[in-house]
Amino acid sequence: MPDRGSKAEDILDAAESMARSNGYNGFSFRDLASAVGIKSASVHYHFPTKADLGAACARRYAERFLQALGDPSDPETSADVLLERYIDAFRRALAVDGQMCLCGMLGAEIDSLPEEVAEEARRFFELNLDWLETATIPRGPAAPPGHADTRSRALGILATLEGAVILSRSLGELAVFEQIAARIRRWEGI
Amino acid sequence: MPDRGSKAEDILDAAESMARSNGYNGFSFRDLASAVGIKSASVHYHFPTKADLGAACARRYAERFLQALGDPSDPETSADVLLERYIDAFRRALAVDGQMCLCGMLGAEIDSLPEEVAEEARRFFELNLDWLETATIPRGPAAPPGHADTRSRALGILATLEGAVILSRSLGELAVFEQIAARIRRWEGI
DNA sequence: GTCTATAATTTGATAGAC
DNA sequence: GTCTATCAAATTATAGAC
Repeated sequence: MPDRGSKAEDILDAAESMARSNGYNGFSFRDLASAVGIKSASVHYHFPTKADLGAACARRYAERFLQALGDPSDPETSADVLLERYIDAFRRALAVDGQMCLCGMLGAEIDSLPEEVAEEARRFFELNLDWLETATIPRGPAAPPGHADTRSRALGILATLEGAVILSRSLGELAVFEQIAARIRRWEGI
Repeated sequence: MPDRGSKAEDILDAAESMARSNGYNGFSFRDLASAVGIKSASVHYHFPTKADLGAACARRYAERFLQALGDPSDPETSADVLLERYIDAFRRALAVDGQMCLCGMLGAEIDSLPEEVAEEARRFFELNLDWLETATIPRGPAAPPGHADTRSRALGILATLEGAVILSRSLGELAVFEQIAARIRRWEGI
């Protein structure tokens, strides 16, 4: 990962923003260059190909996303709080930036992505599912026996939140996301 | 809508397929032309601009989608059957074509779409929500009093299914969709 | 309706000077 | 590291012949 505040990071910032708004096929090296204040040839110095850039961008996004979620197996943190933290990660994408989850966008476009970029998008989803499975496992001294439903529950939460961002943005109503999030919470607390 | 079997319809077929795989920004008039066996200039004869084509394509998709769903207020059809029919509409997109729901894709890309195309995507979502709200209203002689939750339920179902298609395609596992669909069914039958 | 030809612009990418 | 200059290809779109 490039240094904080470096030009390479500026480029990744711009790429992330544009990919989250317009998709991987919706921005060019020249768009990035003018956003960062350099020429497109200089962008190629930092990232030889667009596939390199896309993969680096998705990898950084996934890293930060997971880092913001914290440790899902921390016994100090209840499953309810973890779920709320997870919902909040998607709410931020929508409310703060008004944009898609990067990997939700890449997931939709997956057929048209260079393999290296598609690979990072898949990895994002798998890491998210792992996190959710761990976070929603019954915990504490009085924990009931674990059940095989944990995986399908994780899939349901992830799919619903990705869809909620799309729907909320399309309809232009932030409240749509909140209504859907409220439903997820009501799926009960384990 | 163009005549069945006409060249304009062939173009719409190709455009729908490519947009559902690669997104609106992921195909060109030349791609379409070669798929249909004509030249790109001839595509412009049928659809002057790409925005015209995109809007027509999304409109036809929405029309067919809603038509396949049938009447959600038919008193002969139970809410369970209607929900199953709805899930099946998304399953078909995924299982038969291996592609996205067109409007799920357009919804993700909404920021970068020409206004006429974005408008059709929004309309698809609104029609779907209307259908779902009607389909999930309590019915029959012993119907309980309607509750205000119908809207949020419709949002939840639509978002979850759009997300399920993305996730299922990204992970390359059809079973992912089925697991999520099974969860929706278990949200109970009203 | 479909073609050839072409315009005007944009794209990802490279060579080489500084 | 960034630039100018440039390339080859692709893009949306139009003009005009058939």
